[in-house]
This record gives sequence, structure tokens and C-alpha cells, in this order.
Amino acid sequence: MTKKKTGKSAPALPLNSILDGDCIEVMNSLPEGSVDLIFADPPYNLQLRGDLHRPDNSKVDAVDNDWDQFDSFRVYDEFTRAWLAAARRILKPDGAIWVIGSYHNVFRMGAELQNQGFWILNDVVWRKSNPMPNFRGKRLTNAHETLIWAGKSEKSKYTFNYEALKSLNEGTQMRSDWVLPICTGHERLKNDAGDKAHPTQKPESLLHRVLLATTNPGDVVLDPFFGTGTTGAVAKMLGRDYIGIEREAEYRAVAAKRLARVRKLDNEALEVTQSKRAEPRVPFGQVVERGMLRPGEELWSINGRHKAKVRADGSLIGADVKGSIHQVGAACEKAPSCNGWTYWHFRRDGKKVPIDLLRQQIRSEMRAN
Amino acid sequence: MTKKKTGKSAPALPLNSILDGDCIEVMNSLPEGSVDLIFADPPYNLQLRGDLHRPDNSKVDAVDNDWDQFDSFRVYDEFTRAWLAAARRILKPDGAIWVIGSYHNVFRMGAELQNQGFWILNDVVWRKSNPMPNFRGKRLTNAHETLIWAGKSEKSKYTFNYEALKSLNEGTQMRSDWVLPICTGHERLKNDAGDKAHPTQKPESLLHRVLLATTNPGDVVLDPFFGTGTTGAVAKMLGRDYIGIEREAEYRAVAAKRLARVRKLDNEALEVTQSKRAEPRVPFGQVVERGMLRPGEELWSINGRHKAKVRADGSLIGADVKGSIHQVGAACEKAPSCNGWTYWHFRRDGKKVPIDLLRQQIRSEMRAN
DNA sequence: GTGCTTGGTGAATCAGTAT
DNA sequence: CATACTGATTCACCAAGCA
Repeated sequence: MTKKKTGKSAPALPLNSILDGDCIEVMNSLPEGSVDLIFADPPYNLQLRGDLHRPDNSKVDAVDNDWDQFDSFRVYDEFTRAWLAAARRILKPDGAIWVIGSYHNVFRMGAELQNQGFWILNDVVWRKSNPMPNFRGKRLTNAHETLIWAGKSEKSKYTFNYEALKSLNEGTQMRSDWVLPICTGHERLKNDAGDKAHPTQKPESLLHRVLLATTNPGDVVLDPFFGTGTTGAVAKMLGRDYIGIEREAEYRAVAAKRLARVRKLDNEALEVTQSKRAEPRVPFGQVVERGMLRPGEELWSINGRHKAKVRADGSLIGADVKGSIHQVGAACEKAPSCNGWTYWHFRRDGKKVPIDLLRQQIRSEMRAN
Repeated sequence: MTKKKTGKSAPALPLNSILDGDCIEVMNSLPEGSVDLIFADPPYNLQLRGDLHRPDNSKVDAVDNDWDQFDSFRVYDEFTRAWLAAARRILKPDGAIWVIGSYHNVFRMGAELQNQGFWILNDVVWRKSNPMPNFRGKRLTNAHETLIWAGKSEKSKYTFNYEALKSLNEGTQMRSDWVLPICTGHERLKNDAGDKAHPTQKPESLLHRVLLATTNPGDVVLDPFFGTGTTGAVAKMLGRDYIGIEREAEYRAVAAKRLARVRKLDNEALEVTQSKRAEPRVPFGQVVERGMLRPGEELWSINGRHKAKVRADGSLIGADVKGSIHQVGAACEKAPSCNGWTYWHFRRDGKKVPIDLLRQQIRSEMRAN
């Protein structure tokens, strides 16, 4: 994690509960700037409230088949605009949003995200390992859905647990295409009649990756289209707080039952590989102050082509430059920048050792206290 | 192929040539309803800010061409609206279009396609097998681009060579995600200075699949952003007629030279066998995400002497080491390396089972498609 | 010729903190 | 607010040079 938290949150926030109602109205009733992350899986089909109006103020009847394609896009866009604006208002300045959709609606959502000033960070492809085949052989098997990850604004210092995702991928940077199975088997919730409780239940593995990547423990995660509560279940398991909004009583009931069964993982399991940026900063001068290197001692560049001398104030002096370990390293390599900690080496027992080793010693002493 | 052709085409069509000029004006000068397929790779409007350097300090040669600069989304949308309208006019009633883009522009293109009455048939993900990494560790590796395939209208009897694609895919239905390498090596065209002739040259393999899937021999394929002429080269190879439009003289020259060298393939050569799929890599993190092992669960070494705990990001924590299943295994055994998949075991029904069993389950699910 | 090492590169919206 | 400084950060593949 790279981001400091204030720990403050609006007192009125209904954490870890499922709210009943239309998500736009409910979100508008929540305090501004109070949510860390929103995950939204909006309906693709136009099951809209009857109170939407065309630009000419004529009322739209969402169950009326009489309207044309253009009208239906207009209504869907109006719906998208409204819920995204409501979502944006309740996000913290450094908050972020995920939306998921298929080609029916994702282009309209992506464009509207950009129109409202969200800053797209990645589009992510969920590549389904067991999709429904195309039975008629008239198109390609529709084997993926698209997620969009966006910051509230271009300036947002969004959360991204780079090292944790790298670990998930066995040490290689996580890519924008994720191969995960669809939700089947025991994970797929059934209603009392034995049918699937929700038509588009998302797999927990998908939410696991999303929440591990872009939230920290204790963050507030809101899902305006809660459905059977996959977002809440994974949030609870991972020690995040959730808020669900769902207007269908049947889905709320299934989700509540599901969430009651979920247990939070213990803290050690939740701990995640940390970025080096989270380590405390150690100025090179401390290495000299502590006598780990003496003023006048010579350092060699990693490639052995350059050398420089340590000075009492923690600066270096090279062939024709003076300055910090980074500045002199950059000058030697004629590079725009240089990490002096890994660039410069000193001799111990005939071996060349990076000065970063000394920093690690200081840090481990700091931790011990 | 599923569709009958009349064989008629407008007499004035400048087949198999590269037209000079702005694509909107040139398309408007062509006869209405005369083109079978359009493939369009328009500017992406990347909105890049400063320079980007690799960790080794080399500078990334980014797309900084004038043709990719737009003042605002409004200007870009107006451009998109205009060229798509011009493209739609010249398409035959049963014609279709492909567009390609990244998250910077593809949502706006997709929405405008729908607004104009194009009928989206699939969105297709080009998963790059060798993308550029994310050098700052601030986002996911941007490892794909998105194509949209759309008919001129909902009524269009579009061409789709289902069986051809099925055999390209070793007998199973072609999916909407295509794994193909980016254009490198000898295929990448150079200018006289030895630099890449065009910053965004597409691989021929991509166009091969597009044209094989959605055109028949003798069809007319138009590319309004011709660049170095990949669309033309593959069209000529496959016995389709092409029309290219390009306003940069330098690109036209490179494309003309390239096309002069291309020969139409004979039918036997067309049946190129595709490279076999390698056994897919399965990161241990997927086992955790999928809930096959719970974070916090304990693993035992094969000899029973060591144990370690699973963490939420797919790393392990042992007595005094953290890291991947392989790293922790190696540390326990004080060995230089270790295959964690066969080294670590978990308990099921009182028995110790190697975690490799879980990997095999995932692989068999993946193969099932 | 073969195999190994070294170097280069690809549509990229790529930093955070202290002064 | 801008400016300066610290220092974190890469994967797959291809080509060329060399043993």
C-alpha cells in the first residue's frame, strides 16, 4: 500500500449493511466524499424506473416496445449519467471505481466515465475459462466481459497494491487480462425453488482480485447494484467494510443470509506483500553518521566504470561532480536519474557490496525499536 | 462461408490502390453502398504527458505524432462521428466494419457506432503475448487492445466464416479473445534511417484472422487509416480487393513498396497450421482466488519437516521467510531452487495432497474450452 | 552451424514528498 | 502554488555478436 489513511469517516455511514431502495436516491442520501471504492455491475437490459424523461420531457415507458433504438440508448445513457454522478459525489477525492459490462453497455459507461471527469486507469478483460458457446455459429463465442478501473479524477492518488498482485501472479506483473472461471457449482446461490437466485452472479475470485488490488483493510467499499452480495462477501472476508444497495427484496434476503455465513480472514493471512515505497526513508547521511562508511572512503559504480568519494556530510564527490548519491550516479551514467542506493558499491572482505545493504541494516534496527 | 455474393461492384471503385487525402473527404467521394468490409485503426488520442523511462533509464519511444493530438473529447467525438458516418455510407447494406482501439478511445467509438445504427456483433480482445510492461508499477500491464465488429445495421446479413475460424482454433469454436504477438522483427517495417516506419503497425496475423473470418475472396476491403498498409497486404495475400486511404506521403510510400512485394497465396498455402497452444501457466495466486485453498490455511513440506501459511495474495509465510511457494520452499530446504507445486502439501480428509493437484484441476478446466 | 550473452524495444494517459 | 530532491521501476522476444 502506498497511501496514508486518515482513519476518519463520516459517522452516519451505514457500514456493513444492505440498504433498500433505488441506488441513485440512496447514494444521494449518503455523505459526500465518504467512500473509498465503488464496484458496480449495472443492469444491461433496460429495467428502468418509469420516471425517466426524454429531452423533450415526454415520459418514457420502459416496458413499451414502441420506442426506437436511439430512444433506448438515450434512456440508458440518462440512467448511466445519473448513477455515475451519484457515485462520484460520495467517493473520496482519492477514491476509485470499477464498473463491469459487456459490449451492450460498456462503451456507453466508459464514455460517460470520461465525460464526468473520472480518469481511466485500466480496462480489464475478464476472460471466462468456461463461457457459454455460441450455439448458432453466427458469431464468435462471447467469452469475456470488460471491467473499467478509474480514479475519481486525474489527480486522485488511487490505491494499487502492485506487489500483492505481482505475488498473485507468481512474481510477474499482473496484466490487464484476467483468466477466471464463471460462477458455478456450490458458489452459485440458489433460491428456494432450486433455481439460480440471480442471473448474473459474479465469481468471488473476480472480486477477490479487484479488492486485493485497489483497497486496503478497513476501506469502505460500496456496491450500488448489490444483487446477491458477492462484493460484500469478499469485502467482509478481506477485512474491508461494505455498503450494499439493492432494491429487490428477494436479492437482499439471499445476500443477507450469505453474508451472515462469511467470516473475516485472520490478520496474518490478510497481510500482503508490501511495496518498497512503504518503507521509511533513510538519508545516506545516516550511513556516514553511524560510521558504517567513513568520510573519504571510495565507492564504485555497479559496472565498475566510475568511482566517487564519500564526504562527511553524506554527499559524494566524483571525477567532476559533487552531490547526492543519486545526482553523482546520474551524472556518471549521463542518465536523467539514478537510484544511488543500488548503483554505488563499497568493498568488504574483497567483495563489492551495494550500499543498499547498509540501508537495510538501519531499517531493521529501526523496526527493532 | 455462409453468404452468397452477387459479384457486382460499382465500376468507379479504385480497387487495389492507395488514395491520397483526408479519409472523410475521400470516402465521401466514393460511390454509396460499394464496400464489403471496412477495417479502421484510427488515432487513439493517447493524451500522453511527459517522457517515460525504463528502469534501465532508456527512454520509451512513445507515440507523439501530430495526428494523434486532439484538443478535447468533444473534438475527438466530432472526428469519430464524421468518419464513421462517411464509412457507413459507402458500406453495402450487408457490409460490416471493424474498429480497433484502446481504453483511451474505444468506448467513444463503440458508443458512436451504436448511435449511428451499426449493430455490434462482437467485441474482440487482442491479448498481446508480448506487451510492454508497466514500468512504474502504478497500474496493470496494458496487455490488450479491443476490436469491435459491427454490421451496417441490425438487418445486415453479414459474412462470418464460422468453420474457417473453428479450424484455425484446432476444431473448437473461436472465442472473442485472441492471443497474438505484437508486430516485431522482420515484419516491422523500417524507414531509410532504420527506425520504425510507423509507430503503431499492426501484425499481419491480426488482419489475417479478421479478413478470413468476415470476408470472402473477391470482397472489397477498405481501410481509411491505411498507414503502412497491413490491411492491404493481408487482403492481397488472401485474394481480396483493397482500397487504402492515407494522408501522410511517407506512409503511402512505405505501403506501396510493401504491397508491390506481396503475392496472393495459393489455396494450399492458405491452410496454414496454427502454432499449438503451450500448457498454460497457472500462478499459485489463482488457487487462492478460486477458494481452492483459504488464506490462513497451512501447508506442509513433502518431508513433513516444514510448514507455511497461505496469504491472501498467494504468497506464503514460513518460520522466517515470506515469498512465493518456490522461494519459501527453497529457503526451508536451503536449496537454490525448489518446485513449490510438488513440494507443498495440504490436508484433505486426513491425507496429505500436493498442491499440484489443484493446478491440474485448473488446467483441465481451462482445456475444457 | 550452434549455443550463449548482450542489447534493444513495443499505442503508456506510469511518483511522492519536502521545501 | 511551484520547485527540488529522492528513489522506485520491466516482460517477452528478436537480433547481433561471439565463443
